[in-house]
Amino acid sequence: MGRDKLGAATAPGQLRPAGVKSYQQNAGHGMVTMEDVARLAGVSKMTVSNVVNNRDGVGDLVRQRVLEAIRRSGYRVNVSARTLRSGRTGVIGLAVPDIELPYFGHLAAHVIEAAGRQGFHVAIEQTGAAAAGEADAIAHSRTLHFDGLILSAVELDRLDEHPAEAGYPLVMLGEQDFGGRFDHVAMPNEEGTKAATTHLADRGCRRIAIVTGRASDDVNMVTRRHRGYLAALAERGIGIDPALLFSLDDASMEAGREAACRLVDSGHEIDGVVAVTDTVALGVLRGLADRGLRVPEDVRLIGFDDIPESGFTVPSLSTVAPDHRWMAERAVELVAQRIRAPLRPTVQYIAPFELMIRESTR
Amino acid sequence: MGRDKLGAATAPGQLRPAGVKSYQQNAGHGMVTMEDVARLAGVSKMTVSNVVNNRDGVGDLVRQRVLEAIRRSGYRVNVSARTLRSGRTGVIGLAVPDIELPYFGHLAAHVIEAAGRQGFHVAIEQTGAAAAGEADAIAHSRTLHFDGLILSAVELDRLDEHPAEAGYPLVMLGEQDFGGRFDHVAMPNEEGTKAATTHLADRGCRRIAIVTGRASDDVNMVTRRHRGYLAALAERGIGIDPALLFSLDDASMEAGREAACRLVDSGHEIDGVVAVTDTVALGVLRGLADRGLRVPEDVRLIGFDDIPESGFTVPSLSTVAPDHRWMAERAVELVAQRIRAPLRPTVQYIAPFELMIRESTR
DNA sequence: ATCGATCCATTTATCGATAAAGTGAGCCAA
DNA sequence: TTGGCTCACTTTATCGATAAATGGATCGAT
Repeated sequence: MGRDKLGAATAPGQLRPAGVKSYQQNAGHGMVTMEDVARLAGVSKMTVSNVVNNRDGVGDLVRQRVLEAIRRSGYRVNVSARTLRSGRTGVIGLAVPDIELPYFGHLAAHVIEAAGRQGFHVAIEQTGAAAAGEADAIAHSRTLHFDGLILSAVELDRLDEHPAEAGYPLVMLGEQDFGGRFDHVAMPNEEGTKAATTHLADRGCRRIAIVTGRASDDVNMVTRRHRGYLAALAERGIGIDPALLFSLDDASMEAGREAACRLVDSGHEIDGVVAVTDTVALGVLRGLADRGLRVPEDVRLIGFDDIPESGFTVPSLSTVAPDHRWMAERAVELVAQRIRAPLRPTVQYIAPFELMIRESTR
Repeated sequence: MGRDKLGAATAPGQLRPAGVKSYQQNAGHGMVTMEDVARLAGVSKMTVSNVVNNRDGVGDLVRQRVLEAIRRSGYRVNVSARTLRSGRTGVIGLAVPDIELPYFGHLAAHVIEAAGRQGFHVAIEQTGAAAAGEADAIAHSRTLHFDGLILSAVELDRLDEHPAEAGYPLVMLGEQDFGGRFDHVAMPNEEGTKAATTHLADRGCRRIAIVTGRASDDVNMVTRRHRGYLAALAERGIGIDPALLFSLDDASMEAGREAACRLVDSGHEIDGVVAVTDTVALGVLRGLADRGLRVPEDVRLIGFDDIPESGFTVPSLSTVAPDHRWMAERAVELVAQRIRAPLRPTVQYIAPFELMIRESTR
């Protein structure tokens, strides 16, 4: 320590007698650069870089001097420059169909938090629940140089047709299943729906309707939830009435409301409804009220997701509660791992869940 | 056209007989660069840049050739490099207290859409409704080189103490008022709350409670909404009972529920409640149900924001509906303008609103 | 024929950071 | 004493794009 290799002209806090030119070079946007910090601390900018990135090979004394210079100058790294040189952005993309839907807002909050703990920022893309939007999100994420992408895919079923994804850290979150080709944190779609349906049956329901989204192929959320429903009915020896299977164009409150109205208007007797998501269940709840049916006295209702609103409706909504925090943490963990080790074999998780029994199935 | 200035060696689609070196230089991360496109099209990379950025000074024939080369090579601009050189990122930051709250999710969706139309991406920061978080968001946005920031500030009342903001394109959205020092798209806090309270009075309510957030200073949302409430009561000749003024620690559903319970338990007679936000109103609705009071028969209830859920509760919620789309569009427009012209005088907007009369005040 | 204006495209010099290679002083074993 | 090793920094050569300056035709006007 205490080398005196550095002459007086480069002592800490002094400006090196550099030519005018080196001042004018970075007159840029009035930003403080590493060069400035280096000059202030009397070291090279590479040393500043080493301190900023917490690499070793920097002596304690010099490190302190640099930190002090950073503090005094108000220096902030220029992320673009870092990215350009290192190829890393520190940003993870999160692509969701619609941030406005409570479930995705909820999920996003957890992802942002988990990513923050790992030192990543999160940029949100809205895909509009269309396959095209989801493919776009992948393309965008490369354009913007996200280090990786968490894709909450709903529609995108032929990802192999989009060459953009090759070798890119991509984690599927939620619904879709791609046969093990990607890291995937899945919802307990089948298991959860089965548990929900079984719960209704155990409460005495015998005419249980299910309100799902459009069934587009055999691997997606809708079909899996369907399967859980059918399995539960079979197990309880309840017959299947096709008139009680309802599908929606989108998973919105409005669609749920309309479905409930049509269900009641159709004249079929029902005493229980399994809704594909809580958002839809909120609509169903409203639709049943529109038709003068009481929940749970006339019809029992159960949802899926456990969005915050579900605990506050009147009556409060029973639901399948996947551990969203757990899902977000696993997803972030998986992208982070894959960014570091692109060739690790893919991992499939299914989120744990519990049934939240509230007033709508009392 | 049809210049033959370009020799055979640089004809379109041909590779220039460049040394091996120039291939190895950008072996980087397997990305296609402008250099590659330029070589393919037989032009300089500056020309490619001009085409990509739609600048003029490029002939039609060459432009076509470059576009074709871009298409064939699958080129995408490297945003980091562009940013480093030009100082622009094309990203606007949106800082909100909590993306999970429906109101902010709703708003974010509109901002993302409006920004997209102006060619900007949006990155979301969560501030946790704390002044520190909001100041952090400003600092972050500079670190990440957002071109500008839309800040939905709740707590940050002394922005002048944070030097970070000087000369930075910053637009306040929603609650706070900074005396004209920033561009500001404000909620119609006072006007809206006054209209809501008047509406309750006109429905016959005489014991109208208000449930607000914590009143921290005299310019923020809470106090403005308070003022609107008081003004309405005065105008209708209704006395003010301090026992009917309730304040919450945060604007959550849970807080609303507790407030409603305490309000009822306190034994004071009430026949109307003005809630500071719809989210709080959802909680109040639930709290009143907990205590066996019917809405609107026993107590009428009105909220503020018109979040999507409000139309689907039982009973559905009357509310003040500011035009969120309008707000998002103005906010994006203002940042965009300020990015282009940093010194333009500040602009203050107050959003238009309407009363949505639903079942909770029938 | 000469000059300037106009196009179109190319060259040059960076933007701010980092990977990788280089330097030199001190230290230890042979 | 000398070669080999560490340490603790410094130098060098980029990453991919763009602003600004430069080059060289072509054309109309004087």
